[in-house]
Amino acid sequence: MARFDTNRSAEMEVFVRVVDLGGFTQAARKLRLTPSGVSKLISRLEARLGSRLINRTTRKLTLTEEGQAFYDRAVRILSEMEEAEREAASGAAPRGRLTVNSNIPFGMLHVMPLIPRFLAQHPDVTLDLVLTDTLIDLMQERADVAIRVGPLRASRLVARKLGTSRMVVVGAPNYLARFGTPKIPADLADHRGIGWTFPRSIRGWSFRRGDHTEEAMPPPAARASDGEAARRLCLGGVGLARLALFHIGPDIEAGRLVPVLQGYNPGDREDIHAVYVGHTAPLPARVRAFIDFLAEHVKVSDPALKRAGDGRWKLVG
Amino acid sequence: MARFDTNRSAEMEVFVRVVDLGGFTQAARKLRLTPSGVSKLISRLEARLGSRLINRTTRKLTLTEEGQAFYDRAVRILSEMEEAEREAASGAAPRGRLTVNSNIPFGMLHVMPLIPRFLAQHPDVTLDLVLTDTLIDLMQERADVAIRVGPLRASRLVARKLGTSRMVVVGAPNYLARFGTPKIPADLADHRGIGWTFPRSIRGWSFRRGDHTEEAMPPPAARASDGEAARRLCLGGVGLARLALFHIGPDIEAGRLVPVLQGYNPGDREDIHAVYVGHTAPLPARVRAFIDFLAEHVKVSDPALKRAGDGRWKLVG
DNA sequence: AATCATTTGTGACGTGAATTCAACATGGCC
DNA sequence: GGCCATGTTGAATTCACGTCACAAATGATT
Repeated sequence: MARFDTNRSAEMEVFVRVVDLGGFTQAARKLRLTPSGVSKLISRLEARLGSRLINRTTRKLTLTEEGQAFYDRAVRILSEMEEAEREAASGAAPRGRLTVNSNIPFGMLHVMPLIPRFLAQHPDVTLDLVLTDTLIDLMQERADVAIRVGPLRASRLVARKLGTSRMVVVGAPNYLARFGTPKIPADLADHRGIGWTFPRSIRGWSFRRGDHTEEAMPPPAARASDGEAARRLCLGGVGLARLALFHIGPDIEAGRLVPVLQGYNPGDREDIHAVYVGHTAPLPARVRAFIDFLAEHVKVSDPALKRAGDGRWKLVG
Repeated sequence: MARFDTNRSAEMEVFVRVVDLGGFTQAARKLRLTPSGVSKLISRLEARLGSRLINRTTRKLTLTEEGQAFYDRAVRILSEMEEAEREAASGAAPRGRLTVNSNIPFGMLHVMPLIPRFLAQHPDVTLDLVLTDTLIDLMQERADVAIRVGPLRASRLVARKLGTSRMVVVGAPNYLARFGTPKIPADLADHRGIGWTFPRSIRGWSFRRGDHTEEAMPPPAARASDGEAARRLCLGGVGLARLALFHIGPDIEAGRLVPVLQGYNPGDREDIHAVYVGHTAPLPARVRAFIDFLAEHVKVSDPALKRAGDGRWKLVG
């Protein structure tokens, strides 16, 4: 049952066309309706308003005073509706404010460098890049896109994979000098770790050798709210941390951080996704453009770690 | 086939309600719809615009940038529509400009005296009283009401009878002294008459004695564009004229004009009508009020003519 | 962690309001 | 007076829209 049986916008549109063209038939032609349809529609409108808008014979139309006033207003209203819808419609060119939330390491190393090019390609977009590692609520934060590393909670959010990051457990040389180097995952129980202040999707660190998989974690000596803070703590020798290779690759190559238990995590990887709200409605153009841009330009190199002859670690590939 | 299948006003209304109340379900309750209906409507709107307006989970709604802009505009547009329709709707109180067209004698003698009272009763009405005797086109003249004497052409115009006027053929004393007094209608051929510059509905003057009816007219010596001009010509002795009794009653009683052929037109009357355009649409309140007012207050006395003992004519009743 | 209550989304269906079609009035123009 | 274009009316039809029932998802609760 049609509750909103009166489509006032259509009434206004037809009425305005009738007045503009000066006749029901001409208006009907223009609107691809029949004259009879126009006649009934105008009559309905007048009956609903309870007042006559058009005095009409078969030859002439004349607006009543109410008709004239209503016409003036209707023209204005229709043009405003037109503008409102055009404005709201996804124009060809992306525009507006785009809010992106990224975890800190990836945002700093891979997103920020791309921003100038993106903004140059889309001059009408302004971008807010918010860097946090905590789990965020896209709604709450009014973010259009979030970039996250690791397994995703099942939800109606849609994820687009941007790349893969190898995870590696590292410690600073001075830490390892004090606490020793763990040889098997179980050794972690006697070590100190760096945890997170926020709940992460996976609880422990995953290790694998051959077919055997196990989880283990050192008791946290400190907790960080983001990966960059964890890296700094780790560099300072506070404890072991499991961090993304793209993040601490330079530190490893420079010897500031040393991978441990490498024999146990050859395939320890986490996917990097751009996450956005689902398909219920069309995606704003700026969001789609940004995601496409990311997917095309983000190249997370996924090198292997090799120990060089001199005992130093190198990133290969 | 519904050509105007999208009722954009309803879309806007529902959308605004959803935003105001912060949920599909609450909006549905308020709008007496089902949540499912609201959901579909919003989805339709977004699909039509090609862009998302509301990011939604089961718990939270958040407007996208487009949604916020569209909301602001929609609120404004809806209020303007409301105002336009309210303005156009026939409010309880009549208001606006009322254009009345009347023939000159009746307008001067019966309409104009009533105008102050009418305007006092309806302060928001302004009245244009146009006095012409020519046949007018209500559309062309943008008149709401016309007052006419005599038979009506069949048309879709609606007529409301205001009264009856006895018609009487008169001449000035000095004219009758020169040309004599006609005794039978056929005598008019030797007289001079006052005609009209515009075509009147009836051709000749109608006379009746007993069962016998005939038409006759003196050849016009002059033609007048309105009844008042004809009266003046007649008073000046130009010729005989057939005029409304309400118009020239005082002249007769004062002896300035003398009825002739009274034995032949005991029942020669013409109806007075207020004419307005038909029932296709509701009548504007001011028009209805005016017509009602006229019908109630116009009292066209329809006296009989009696010849007093001294030979003078008196109006009785 | 698991359940529950609430809310949004989806497919199929029926309804009814609006449009169309045909036939009729009306008016203007020759 | 007759013709053409236009506006109106009545009846049949149709297509969009909302409802219904069910599914999915979310956030709070224990």
